[in-house]
Amino acid sequence: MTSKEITEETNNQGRIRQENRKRIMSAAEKVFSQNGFRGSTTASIAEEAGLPKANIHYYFGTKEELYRAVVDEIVDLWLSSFREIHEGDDPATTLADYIRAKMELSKSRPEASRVFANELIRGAPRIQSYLAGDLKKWVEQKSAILDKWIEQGKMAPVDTTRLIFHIWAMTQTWADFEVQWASVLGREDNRLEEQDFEQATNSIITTVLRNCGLLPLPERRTGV
Amino acid sequence: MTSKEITEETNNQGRIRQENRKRIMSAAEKVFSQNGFRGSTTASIAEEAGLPKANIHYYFGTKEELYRAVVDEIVDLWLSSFREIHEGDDPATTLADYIRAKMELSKSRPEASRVFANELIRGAPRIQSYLAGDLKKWVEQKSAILDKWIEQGKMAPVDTTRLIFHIWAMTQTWADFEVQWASVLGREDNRLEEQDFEQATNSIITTVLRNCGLLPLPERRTGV
DNA sequence: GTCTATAGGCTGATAGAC
DNA sequence: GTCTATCAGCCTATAGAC
Repeated sequence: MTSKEITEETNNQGRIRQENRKRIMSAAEKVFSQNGFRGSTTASIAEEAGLPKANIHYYFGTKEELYRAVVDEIVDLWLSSFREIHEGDDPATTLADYIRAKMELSKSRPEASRVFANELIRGAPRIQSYLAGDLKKWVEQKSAILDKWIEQGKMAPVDTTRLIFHIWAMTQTWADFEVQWASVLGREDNRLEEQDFEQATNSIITTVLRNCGLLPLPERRTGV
Repeated sequence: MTSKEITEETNNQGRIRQENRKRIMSAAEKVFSQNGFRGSTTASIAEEAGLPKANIHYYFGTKEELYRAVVDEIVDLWLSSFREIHEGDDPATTLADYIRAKMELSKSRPEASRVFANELIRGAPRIQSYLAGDLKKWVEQKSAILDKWIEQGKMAPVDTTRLIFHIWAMTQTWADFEVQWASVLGREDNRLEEQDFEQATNSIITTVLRNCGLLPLPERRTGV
């Protein structure tokens, strides 16, 4: 952040600028999530934001620049949501809390998740450095801690890297593919309900904890 | 299929038509998977197919019609890949085989998976009837069989509907978000390798079978 | 059936009045 | 800072020669 931007934030002009940028980015996130980068038009973003099209270009210059601002914000959100975990933590509590945090994001920011998913499906041309940089490091650090827990006998031996990947897959699917699950479950308006997220969260936590030997083996019913 | 189409298939003209349609649809699947419907241009599809743009419209009329043909083919592929399961089958074998079949699709037809994912992210405007129809019925039938197995004590009690959803999430993520996993794993060209799919398949099978009480509880190592 | 040329409409971006 | 008017380029789709 430059000193000029800091100065702007402290006066009124800077505040208006910040608010307008935020308003446009919020509209852009919605439109981009539904149509992808190339499929979205600046006109539809302007309409969603309730502003003339020229204002979009006044604040962001190009469509590409606006898109990058939206994606960057999402990447920040993703990274900041990664709760710190430490060697001394309890495995079951830590894993369950992390799954709950990811599901909370899927519920509260589904459009952000879809923008990110869109970018990945297209081969991630704009976030390659994030994937191979910050994200790769994060996975390596966290799986190292999980491996320590396994060494210490605090949880059963599992493939910790795939464990993390599959937690992401199971939690993000409830945002990215909401319409599929809502349709199959027969929900009205093809939207998931509060209880659907709760039930999914419990199912994922149970699956992961059993996988790690942190829940007792479920007993089978007596056969008929 | 009309009788006219059947007649055409039997003569030379019909064969050429079929081959050209297939060639265009294959190119379209690739382009649509990377750019979505609105982001894809008929020009780029024509170039990918090695044909003049006008031929696309000669065979499919409109871009929308071509897209629907591609999506319909994928829906058929998805449904036909759903292996039949019966009440008398062995749970562990059946679940493992199903996961292997889904992973085989993720490996062999990643672009088809991405076209489908794109459609879901956008709210599935064109496959709503499939989701709420054939797919919903399929899930209900299969989860009913899994519930029978639970009743019979052949596997532990689990939320069978979410079990199916999460199997899809874990298997399809390896096609849809390949670039993310390949980047985090540090693979060259951001493409997954044969062994990555094998390792992922094993991880998913282990996770699901442990969840269903079909694998012994993993033993922890002796604590330090 | 194939392909070039082009119509007609939409898109990103900007100029310039206020 | 805001907004209308508009340009230049790209897009889908088609006409019409071969």
